[in-house]
Amino acid sequence: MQINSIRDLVVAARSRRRELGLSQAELAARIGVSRQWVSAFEGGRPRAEFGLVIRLLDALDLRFELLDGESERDSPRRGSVDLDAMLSDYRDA
Amino acid sequence: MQINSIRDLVVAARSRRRELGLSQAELAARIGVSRQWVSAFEGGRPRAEFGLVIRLLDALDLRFELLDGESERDSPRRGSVDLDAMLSDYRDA
DNA sequence: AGTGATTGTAATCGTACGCTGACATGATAC
DNA sequence: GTATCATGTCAGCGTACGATTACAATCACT
Repeated sequence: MQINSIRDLVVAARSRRRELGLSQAELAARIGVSRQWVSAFEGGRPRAEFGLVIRLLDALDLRFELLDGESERDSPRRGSVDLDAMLSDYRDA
Repeated sequence: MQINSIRDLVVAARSRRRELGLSQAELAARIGVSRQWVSAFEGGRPRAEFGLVIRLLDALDLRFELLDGESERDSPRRGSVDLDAMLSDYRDA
């Protein structure tokens, strides 16, 4: 899954936590942050620390891969609806 | 390239910036932060904001991919970042 | 020499982070 | 009914972020 905003990550992390059957408190303990941090993060805190996010991923057994971005940035067919862009705009609004 | 710490990202980002021929000031303008932010980030600021890091990647035409952590370790894939080139560039800097 | 660009740092300041502690809600039990 | 448990949210606090301004060091090029 491509991560273009913190909201993308929030959605993925929350569903992953549920998948693993972890409560916010349990996850917080794994990460080494307060339960409130997890709650705020999943609520979409826009300025969370990068280092803590890395530890969150580790606790959820996820990882970041850094890739070149130019590839399929956009090849929208003429006249078609760009669903990704619409969703992105919706998220950022 | 796998990102397990902010250090990993710092190395990749700095190398990428040079690759694109951007100064810290030019990159900062693209991201919408101060030049000092870029300087501090590349110096390894441990608590940078996640949102700004995302914008940094966008400005450098890089992107995060969120992967399952249990998968295989670093197998070179198409479009991925060349770590060797990156590290040699880092040594030369 | 001198000029300009690039980068690192320092001081100051306003703001938001993340912490602790507490309280309220809604489930899911017993 | 009343215990949990999970989650959201508030207030207070200390701390670090990021912006701004400024200065210094290191290049490159004339």
